[in-house]
Amino acid sequence: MEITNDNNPDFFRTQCIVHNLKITPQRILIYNELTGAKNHPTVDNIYRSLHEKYPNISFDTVNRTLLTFYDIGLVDIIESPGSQRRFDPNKENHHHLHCIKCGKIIDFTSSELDALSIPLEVGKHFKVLQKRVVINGICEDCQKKTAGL
Amino acid sequence: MEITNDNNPDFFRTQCIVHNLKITPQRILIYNELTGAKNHPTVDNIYRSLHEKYPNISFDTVNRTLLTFYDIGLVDIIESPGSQRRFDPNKENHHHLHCIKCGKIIDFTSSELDALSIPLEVGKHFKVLQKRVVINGICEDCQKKTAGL
DNA sequence: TTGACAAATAAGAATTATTCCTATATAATA
DNA sequence: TATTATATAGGAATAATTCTTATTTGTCAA
Repeated sequence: MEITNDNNPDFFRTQCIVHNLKITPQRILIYNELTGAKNHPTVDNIYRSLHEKYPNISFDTVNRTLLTFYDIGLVDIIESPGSQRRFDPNKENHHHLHCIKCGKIIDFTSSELDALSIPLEVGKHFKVLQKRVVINGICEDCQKKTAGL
Repeated sequence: MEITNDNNPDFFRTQCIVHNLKITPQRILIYNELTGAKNHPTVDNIYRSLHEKYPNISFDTVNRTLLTFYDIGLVDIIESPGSQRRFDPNKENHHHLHCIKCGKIIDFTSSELDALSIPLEVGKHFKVLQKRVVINGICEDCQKKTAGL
């Protein structure tokens, strides 16, 4: 049976235990904040939201914790033309559109793309945890803006 | 006829002209350095290589120029868990394996993946310039390292 | 070919982002 | 509940990126 995030409220706890991570209040807060977030938040985004409610939490803890989550495959770090890291809870399959003009990153889903098969040769040498299609291009808004030129 | 980089030594010049960019010696150097580079260089990588041969070139020029190239779709900025931006000349189709343990990014090719079709709905709203499959996981070396635990 | 001008550059300063340091606190375990 | 390895807060340090300004240079039109 495959373990998934869905329908498993203890998914986070299980992952911590499996990876020998202590279940701290900070980690729970950060995990919840991230999974509740839209739009691929930066460390600072997560830190600010949490800091409003819990003024004692430190930036370093948020940063370190997010990197730890990445290390154990709990969240994703996404392609980011901006200068800040952006995180993505990888709970559901989705793909990314990247506007090279405004930097926007748009999620989209496609069962067809979800089903794409990884070349056998890759699977032999690399343990695949997650796969995604990343598309670079120009979003609708930016196309309209340049249309006048 | 589709314009491609291959078999067209004036590709770079053409792109500059199309986008109203002046063809400066610095831009030529940076473009050549990037397209000749392996392994997804950072700004600093490119700057250092060039600075050895041309001590007058400035870091800012390298950085600004690479971002300009990205703006016009001439190069790619890739998914990078590290804290530095990493660039990739997008001249040929290829896909990425990302080791979440050591941060390595490995290129691989697959004509099957090159041929994947973008959902119609996406194409309607987004001008697709480039597409790529990004796979997160654990590389062979890192698998061996953890095997002993 | 030259002159005018918009655009690009170098250099370094400023800002922003990330990571490190260390004393204290806390979760997990026996 | 005592122990211990791990995690945290806070701030300092470092690293990465962007901005500012004076100067230079490519391009275009005469």
